[in-house]
Amino acid sequence: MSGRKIISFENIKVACENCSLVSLCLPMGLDPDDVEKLDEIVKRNRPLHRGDHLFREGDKFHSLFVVKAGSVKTYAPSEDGGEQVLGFHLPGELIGLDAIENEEHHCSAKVLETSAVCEIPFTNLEELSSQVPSLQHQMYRLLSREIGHDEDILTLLGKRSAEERLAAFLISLSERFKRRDFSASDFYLSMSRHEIGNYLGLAVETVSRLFTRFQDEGLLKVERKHIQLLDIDRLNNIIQGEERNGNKRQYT
Amino acid sequence: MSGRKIISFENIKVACENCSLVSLCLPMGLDPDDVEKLDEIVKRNRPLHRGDHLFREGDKFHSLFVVKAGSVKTYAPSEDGGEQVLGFHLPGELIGLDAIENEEHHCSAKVLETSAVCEIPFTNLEELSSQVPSLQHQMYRLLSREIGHDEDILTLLGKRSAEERLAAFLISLSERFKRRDFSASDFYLSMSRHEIGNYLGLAVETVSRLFTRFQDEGLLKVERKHIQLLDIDRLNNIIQGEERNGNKRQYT
DNA sequence: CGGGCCATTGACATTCTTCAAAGTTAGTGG
DNA sequence: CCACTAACTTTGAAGAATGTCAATGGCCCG
Repeated sequence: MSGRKIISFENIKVACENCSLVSLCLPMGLDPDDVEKLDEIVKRNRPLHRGDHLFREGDKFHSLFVVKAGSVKTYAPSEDGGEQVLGFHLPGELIGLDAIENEEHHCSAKVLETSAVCEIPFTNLEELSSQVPSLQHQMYRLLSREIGHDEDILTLLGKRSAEERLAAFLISLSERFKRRDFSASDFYLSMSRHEIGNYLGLAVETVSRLFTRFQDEGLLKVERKHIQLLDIDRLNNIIQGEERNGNKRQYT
Repeated sequence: MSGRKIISFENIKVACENCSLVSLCLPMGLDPDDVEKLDEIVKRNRPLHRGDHLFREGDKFHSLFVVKAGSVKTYAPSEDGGEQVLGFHLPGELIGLDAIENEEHHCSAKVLETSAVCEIPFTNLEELSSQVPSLQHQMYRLLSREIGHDEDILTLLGKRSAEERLAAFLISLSERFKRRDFSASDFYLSMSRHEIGNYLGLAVETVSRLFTRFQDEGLLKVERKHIQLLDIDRLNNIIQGEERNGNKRQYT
């Protein structure tokens, strides 16, 4: 009980073993004893607020971060002040994996709404993982998952239709919320239309128009950041390129 | 000397320690002793030919592969017979990292030209890596690099201009050839225009037109698969969005 | 030598971006 | 608590970039 964290109002620190994200996060598949060891190296910082940075591109890499509550976006800033949004991260998702290679952050991470984050010093994690094979395995899995996830996005951006992209984006959010026991069909977007467009490679105006079009077609109800998916099946059809324009997907 | 591989004409097996790719591949940063241990688990298969598959999406995952010579493309097949090209892999590059998570291949890998490939059974690699911290570290770095690389491509596809995409593609190839001591300005494309277009999210015709346009503008010389880059600086300018249309990159 | 795939080119269609403007919302400071 | 500004969102109209269709020629491989 030595390394146990204190619980306070300002800063509710839930040990990994009690965290609702345990099945999504690093401890997955670990023995209780090993979870405890992991727990001891995890730092739980106080809440972050909209606009705060976890890190910026070029910062020295020290820790991985796990979203505990709220949401975070990662993005690659470009010289001219622009940026490319790389991802939106929900509770249970790891951030900073791309920084391991050069011990330097490859992108920036900014908090989209009031959020809680766990910090895992990588040196400690690496050391622990060489002592705990199941943790090493879980690390490999998580890194691999991230690669697979990025490839999924590549496939998404390869599809050209703007409708397909937005539909896929919404379904992705929906499924991720669902796994976290949030509603799969009723949620709030923590990112702006601008950020959605940037992420999907579309102009803001296109995103906005699509939302109203989807609404007109009864696919969803949108009121600013509040989204209600009304016909998830049909959204899935759109992703497949089945709906509309008589499925034209070749690219053999 | 027990596990040493035999050298034959049909199948030139170079031990890791003698491989020219040592600085790009897994052994990077390892002690000679550890390289030897790694060497013992690496399988070196006989040459593969154009069209051969290393694995297909859905195959059970056993091994990672490293391109030793030649080139390989990875792609995600879609139900309707189409596909999304995920990457082109040159000597020294690892393939299959996205399969670790579910022990099942997440994409397919097809050989583009006569190639040589090393196969690394993952179970052995994982076991060895938990005994050799520097190998574990190198594994983390490689996985992390792959994530960073995928993010770079996302950024690339976020740029909308077709010119920027093709220029970035050519520069990427050029730099990768360079690191392998091939010419950075004179090389052959092992992939078809179709595959390039698919990878970049462009129609074949657009790719073809861009090649001729680039040639007309003196940026390069193209003759079927043979490419000679004549003005790498200007290609880099195009990537930055500096050249042409008075740099219009906002997406703040 | 033949067939099929690959590449190129032209003409046309369409989607999406760009530009412009107005309405909304949220946050700030008085 | 209210006024005010800045940022965000929406909508319309026009234009541009890229995709689609179609046809031809060339190359590679069997």
